Amino acid sequence: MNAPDRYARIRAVVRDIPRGRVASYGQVAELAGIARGARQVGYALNRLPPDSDVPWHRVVNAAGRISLPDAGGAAAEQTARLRAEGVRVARRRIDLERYGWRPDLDELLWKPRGLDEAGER
DNA sequence: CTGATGACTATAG
DNA sequence: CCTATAGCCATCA
Repeated sequence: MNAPDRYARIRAVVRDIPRGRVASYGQVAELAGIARGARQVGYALNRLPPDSDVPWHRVVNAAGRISLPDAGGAAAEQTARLRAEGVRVARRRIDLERYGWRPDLDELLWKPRGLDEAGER
């Protein structure tokens, strides 16, 4: 698999992370079909153009903490963007139990099909 | 080719 | 919770 392709897949996965939720670098790599590619995800996001529509701020490390450096206001920027969509961030930390993205579960909760009978959660 | 680098991660103390 | 350490892997000088 070539580089451009890998980055495209990574961006595609990140674009799928819903508002108000976060995913880890490793998780994004896995979903993109790139085993042990967590670092590559970071690299790919780092290379995103400033005007990109990719929600890079919804990606944090496995511990649920912001990996961007405080210097340059990068971390602050990510924190602000997350809070803007309802994610609680305290001491550059996010509760994954609450905001972590669970693709399969979210699929059920957000795109419920055949609820004509059950109609509720 | 070689060694350094980093928006990573799991593990141990 | 924190630091240290060791794997990890595409890029880059």
